[in-house]
Amino acid sequence: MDKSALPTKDRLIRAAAQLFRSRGYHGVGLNDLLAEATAPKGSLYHHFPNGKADLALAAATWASDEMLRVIAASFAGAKTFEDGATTLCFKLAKLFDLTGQQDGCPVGSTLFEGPGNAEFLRHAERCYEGWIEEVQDHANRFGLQEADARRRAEHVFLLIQGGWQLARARKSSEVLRGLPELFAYAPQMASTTGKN
Amino acid sequence: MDKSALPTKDRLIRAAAQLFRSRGYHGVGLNDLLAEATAPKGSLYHHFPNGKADLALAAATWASDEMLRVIAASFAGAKTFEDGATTLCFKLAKLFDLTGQQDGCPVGSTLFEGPGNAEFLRHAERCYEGWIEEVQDHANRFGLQEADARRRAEHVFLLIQGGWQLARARKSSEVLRGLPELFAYAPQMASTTGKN
DNA sequence: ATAGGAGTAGACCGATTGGTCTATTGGTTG
DNA sequence: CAACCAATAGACCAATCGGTCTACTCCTAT
Repeated sequence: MDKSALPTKDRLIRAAAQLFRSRGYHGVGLNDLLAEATAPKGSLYHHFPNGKADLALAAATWASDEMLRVIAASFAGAKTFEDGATTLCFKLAKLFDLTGQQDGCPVGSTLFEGPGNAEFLRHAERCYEGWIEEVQDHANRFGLQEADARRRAEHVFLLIQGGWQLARARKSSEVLRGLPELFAYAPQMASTTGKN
Repeated sequence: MDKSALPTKDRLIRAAAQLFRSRGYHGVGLNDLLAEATAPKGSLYHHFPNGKADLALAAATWASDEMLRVIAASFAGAKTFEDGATTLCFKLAKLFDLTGQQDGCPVGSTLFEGPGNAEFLRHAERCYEGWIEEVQDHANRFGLQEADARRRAEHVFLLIQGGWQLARARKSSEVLRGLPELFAYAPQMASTTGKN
């Protein structure tokens, strides 16, 4: 947590990830950013020649990787796919509470900017696709068919994404904790898995 | 569609709604906004004494009301709750395509700003709650129990919200059109309603 | 006819924006 | 030691930001 112990580049990335998440790309000025990272302007443009945009991409990548780790950790000790997905929801709910209950999706808040920013959009897609694939891999691991696994993974992604948004508006992680009730059943599973 | 025929105040609101949706609150400058609305600065501050913030709230309200109308229209000729919800998804998919495939949620993009903006957050919650209640009313109309209706409505909201976000990243409305497969089944329905 | 107010028009303001540029530091090489 | 270079530091810049202010138009009510 002691950010001052980290190298400047990492401090910049972390500060950017945090600030963009809560105020959006355009809502954060370089001044706020540099103050938060306790770095001078020269360092920013040394490590990120293209300035703010470069930093945003790096921040999104970093945040996305963190999410991948959270997903992995959630499924690590899971007995079933639903078990892992449930743990993921609870982990995210806790994260939501810890970060002040009003931050947005780290990728979305950072990368969804106006038209003409094709690279930002492409990067956002890559990140999201990465999350879905990570979940899908675990679904596979639990024996789900390829197509099934894909659908289930996307389902979980959609609910979490929507749930996070609603949680933000309500300033409450309640919705996130209630998600497991919703993805416990999926169309093709209703007949496949007889129980529960 | 001929915006120049509308009174200035409405032109401002519509321009704001459109621009905020695609670039976010901080991503839009007053200059862009006034140019889009073909209105001078004096008019803005005449109709909205508190400037950009007031305008944003009005724009979100207007966009939210439009969404309520889309929901109502979707359920108007529906035979079942699923039927109406499905129509809603397809209507939104079409809307997503028509608006360039990269706009965000009109309420979220406009109102989710940094901390200290309690009013914006409260307003976002009101809008979202309004959408959910509108869907819930239709669920009730189709005979679902109060608690059931609420849960189903929230479920639809979450999937659409998440689906829209993913659609944006993918620049494709495909996800939105696939949502009906996901909310066709809900936990308590699996046993309550034998048939799907 | 005229007084008054709603609405339009845009010049203007200080603050802040993202970005550039030069100077300097400090560690690692020869 | 000297040379070099990654990294730090912050002064400085034009452009733009959101917002204020005055002037003017035009319609309405008396």
